[in-house]
Amino acid sequence: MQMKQQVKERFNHFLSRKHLKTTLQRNLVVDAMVELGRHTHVDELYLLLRAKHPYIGHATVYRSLRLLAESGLAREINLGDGFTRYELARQGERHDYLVCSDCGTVTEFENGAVEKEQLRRAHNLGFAIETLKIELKGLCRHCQGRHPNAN
Amino acid sequence: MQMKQQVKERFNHFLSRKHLKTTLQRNLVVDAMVELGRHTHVDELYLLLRAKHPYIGHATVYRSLRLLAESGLAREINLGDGFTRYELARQGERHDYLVCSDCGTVTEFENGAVEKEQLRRAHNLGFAIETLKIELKGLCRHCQGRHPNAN
DNA sequence: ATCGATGCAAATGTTTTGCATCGAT
DNA sequence: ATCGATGCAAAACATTTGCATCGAT
Repeated sequence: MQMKQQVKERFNHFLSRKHLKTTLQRNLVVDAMVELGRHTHVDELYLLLRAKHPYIGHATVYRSLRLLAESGLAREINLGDGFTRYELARQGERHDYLVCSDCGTVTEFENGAVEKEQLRRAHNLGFAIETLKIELKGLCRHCQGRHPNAN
Repeated sequence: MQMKQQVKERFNHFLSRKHLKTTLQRNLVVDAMVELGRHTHVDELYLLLRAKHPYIGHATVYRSLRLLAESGLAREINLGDGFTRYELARQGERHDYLVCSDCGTVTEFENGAVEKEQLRRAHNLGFAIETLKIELKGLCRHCQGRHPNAN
């Protein structure tokens, strides 16, 4: 996959521009993010890396992801559930989440038309929009089955 | 001010509907929120209350604010800076927010058509939606002026 | 050789919880 | 009288930081 190389290259370019060092660990973090191809908790990524590289540290993953976000290649996602997620900033600007209030699973979905309309309205109110997040909370298909009559 | 009474009344109604108790502390929290009239950190509110009522506890403020949010009279704001803010939900049933990433001000706006469309799509994915939140982050008109060339 | 990066553990800061007591119903 | 609510301190939690060592430049 050449996308991995491309992202890694851009990250390394960012690093040297800032007089920071290209390290094995930083590359491992970028690789893992590209391979995952979806948003993830910091800790999830840490465990994933840990499995293959026992000596990588928790702090390093945190530090690398923050750098990756600073470089603009990833972004921080905050769903208000206590921990930070990161996601590669791909082509598009999708931020639509379905969060299951029972099992916590996050499903992404897309609705470009809706987003455009929201952006237009925000603009009319004088806002310079940076990010757009649409968050729906409810029970996913699986958890609906398990709790037929919750509440 | 009669708005304070109105909010307090609605909150108490919510409490009794849930078979929860109306207490001095819960009323103090609501009062403080109405008086402040703006979003605030939990801890800021705690210190404010503490000044007049030395025996109110940290945990109680957290617990009361969460209840207030559950009742729909307030909402949680998460700017990703490590602590939670709360704000009274003025018009009640709005779910679209413009959050200024600089000053934290929250502006509500409405877009019923968009919401309906989102709910429909979520339903198609098998989700039983409980809450819907559309959050746009960016610079409000005021903060745009103050930082002409940020970054 | 320099000086930033790492891993670990300890520290931090916010939010939650256990528990004995208090107080609204 | 019951049983939820409170205050406190301790716990839990994700995240950050200090420091000795490692490694990219």
